[in-house]
Amino acid sequence: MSKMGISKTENFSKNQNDIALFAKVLGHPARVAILQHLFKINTCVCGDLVDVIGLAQPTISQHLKELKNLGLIKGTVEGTSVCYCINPENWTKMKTLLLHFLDQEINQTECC
Amino acid sequence: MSKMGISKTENFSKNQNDIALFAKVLGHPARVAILQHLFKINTCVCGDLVDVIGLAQPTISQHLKELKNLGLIKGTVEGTSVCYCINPENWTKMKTLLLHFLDQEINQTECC
DNA sequence: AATATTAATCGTAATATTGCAATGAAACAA
DNA sequence: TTGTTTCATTGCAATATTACGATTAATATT
Repeated sequence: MSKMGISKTENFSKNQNDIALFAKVLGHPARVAILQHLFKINTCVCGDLVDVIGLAQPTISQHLKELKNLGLIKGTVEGTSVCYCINPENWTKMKTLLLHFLDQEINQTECC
Repeated sequence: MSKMGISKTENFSKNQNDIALFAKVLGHPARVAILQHLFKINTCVCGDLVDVIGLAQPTISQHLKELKNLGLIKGTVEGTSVCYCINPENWTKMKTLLLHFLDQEINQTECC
């Protein structure tokens, strides 16, 4: 019956859930590092990342899957390897969403 | 001996870990909603939030604690209630860090 | 065909997160 | 002092996340 441990997403707006989803996927240093590496070299295969990041191949593969599920990266098969890169459209979407959230006006009148 | 389930933060740079830490705390819609509410009304007590967010008081209190631990909000006791508000300095720090990450140049040359 | 390479998937272990009921602590009100 | 209000803390249950060894699937190479 109980659903503890689950986020009560139904309590929140689509905007709030979207922000949280994108933030969540950025909430692990390995995924941050993967994205930075993809930006840096602009084309990539999983094997490179295993060397660069220093985690086991299944772990990297799992992180890549999460990034792919949110649409931040896309991968195309090239022989036995897969070429991953940033998905510009969705990256821009995320950027817009997060920038808008981060740019909220801080009211400087006395508070606490 | 094993430490599975733990992020291997030692594999990553301070920058990458910091980005991940801030993103992680934004990675829950309740915390996003709390921050948005604080921006909106600029001064707040926990009780308000319980009504606004629709989660139990201990749950809200826990989310507030995480936001406080990262320095994004600060709270001052006022009688029996606590006044929480945005911590402008750290919010700006986070904003700078995340903006820089989000603003990476997308190389539009053919990739995959 | 047989072998090698690459990455995904499966299975499992360990830790983290989310949520709330119950309780506690501190200040206020009567 | 005795209650009341407000928020923090504790304890616990359920789910999620992280990580990796073993295996699988698909393509290349020999």
